Amino acid sequence: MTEESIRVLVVEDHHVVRQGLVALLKVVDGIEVVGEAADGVEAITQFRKQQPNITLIDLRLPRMGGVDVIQRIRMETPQARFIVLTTYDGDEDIFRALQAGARAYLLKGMTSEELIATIRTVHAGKTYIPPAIAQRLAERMGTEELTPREFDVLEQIVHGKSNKEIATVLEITEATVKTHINSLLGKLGVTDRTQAATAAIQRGIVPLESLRKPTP
Amino acid sequence: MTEESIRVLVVEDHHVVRQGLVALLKVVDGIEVVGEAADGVEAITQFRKQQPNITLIDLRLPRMGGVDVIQRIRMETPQARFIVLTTYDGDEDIFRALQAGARAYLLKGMTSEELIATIRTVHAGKTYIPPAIAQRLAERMGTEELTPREFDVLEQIVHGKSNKEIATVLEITEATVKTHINSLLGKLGVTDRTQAATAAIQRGIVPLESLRKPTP
DNA sequence: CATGTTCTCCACCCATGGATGGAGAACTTG
DNA sequence: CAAGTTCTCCATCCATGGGTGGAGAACATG
Repeated sequence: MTEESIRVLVVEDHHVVRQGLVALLKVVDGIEVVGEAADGVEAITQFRKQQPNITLIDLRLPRMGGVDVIQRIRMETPQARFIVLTTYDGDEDIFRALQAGARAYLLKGMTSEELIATIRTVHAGKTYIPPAIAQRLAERMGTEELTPREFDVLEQIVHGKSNKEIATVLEITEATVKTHINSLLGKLGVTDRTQAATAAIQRGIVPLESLRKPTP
Repeated sequence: MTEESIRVLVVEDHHVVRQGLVALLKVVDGIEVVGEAADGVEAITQFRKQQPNITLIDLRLPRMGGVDVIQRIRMETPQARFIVLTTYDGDEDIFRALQAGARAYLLKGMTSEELIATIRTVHAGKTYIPPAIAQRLAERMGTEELTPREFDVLEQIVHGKSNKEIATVLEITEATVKTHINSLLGKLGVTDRTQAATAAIQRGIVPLESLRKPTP
C-alpha cells in the first residue's frame, strides 16, 4: 500500500466486543490497531503512548467514563479524533460525548462496512452521526436544561422517594420540593412524577444501574 | 487432537460481537464454530442444518426473541444445549430463558476464559450460572407472581397513565384500578406507583423500549 | 357438590402530590 | 450600579393516589 495506515486505538471493556473490533479491523487495508484499552485510565495511558489518529471508544467504562476520557485527552491533544461506539443508553450521553468533542457516534449494531467507512470519514476530518441518532438529538434540542436543584429532585424521584423524604434529604421544605417538581415536569414535557422517572431513565439522565441499592 | 470438536452455533445480531465471538472461538482447540445467525428465524434454520452441540445465543434478537428460539428448538431437539449470552436486561428474561431450557447464562462482559470454560462445562452436561446472576435469581424466587390484570395495570403505570386513564383503557372503575395497584405494590415490595414503574423497568417486566411511543 | 382459594371488581376515607402565586438571593449585561 | 434574568425557596388550594374492607365469579380440591 502507498499511504500511511490510519492508527486506531480501541477502548472497550467487554472482551468479546473488543476482540470483535480488533479482528474486524485487522483485516482492513489502511487501518492499523495500535492499541487496546479495557478502562478509562488505561485508555489515557495508551493514547499518550500510541498517539493514534482515531480512538474508538465506548462510553460505559470502568474507572473513568468515556466522556471524561474524551475531555481529558482533548485538553492535552485537541486534534484527537474520537468515534463513540456504544449500545444505546439514552440521549444524555450522546449529547455530552459530542460536546466533549466526539466526531462520530455509532451503535454497536452497526455493520463492519459502516464502521470502516466511519473511521475513514472521521480521519478525513469529517463527522458522522447516524440518522436515527441525529433525529433524537434534534428532538432533544428543543428541551430546556434542568437546574442543579431540579436534577437533585429528579434523581430522588427516580429512586422512589416521596416529597417529604426528598425535602429531608435536600434539607428544604416539602413545598419547595413541589416547586422544583413542577418546574422539571414542564421541562421534561411530562405531567407527573412517574412519567418523569421513566423519562429520566429512558433519556439516561439518571442511570438505571443507580437504582439497585445506592443513593439512599 | 484426538477427540471430536464441540460444534458451536453463534446467534447474535450485533456484527462486532458476533465477529468477536467467532474470532475468539476459532483459535480454541476442541471448539468449532459451525454456523452463525443474526436473528431468531435464521437461528432455527442454522440449527436444523448444523445440529450443533452448543448454541450460543443472545436474547434480544430481530424477528424472533431468544427465549422463543430456545423453546422452539427444544421442542424438536430436546437435548439441544444453550448458553445465553447477553447484556443485562433485567431478571425477567434470565428467568424465562432458564425455564425455556438454557443451561448457562453469561454476561457480555465475561472473559474469554469464562466463555470457553462454560462451553466445555455445558457440553459436559452441566450448567453454569454466574454468582451475581444466581443471587438475583434467588432474590426473585421469594417474589410472588403478578396476576394478568395486575400486569396490565403495571404496564399502564410504567407508560405514565393516571388511574383514571388506566380505568378507561381497561374498562374498569378507577376504584378497581386502585385495588390492583395496591396488590401489585405489595408483590413488588414497593410503596407507590413511581417505585413500581422503576422496579418494573429494572426487572425487565416491562421493557424499556416500549416507552418510546407505542402502547397508547 | 361443597369448601376454600384466587382473581376481579367496587366504595369510602385520608394522605400525598401537582398547580399557582409570589419573595429574596445570585448572577448577567448594558 | 441598575435592570433584567434565573434560581431557589415557601405557603395555600384542589386533584389524584394509596389504604382498607368487602362482594361475587371462577377455579381447584377434597
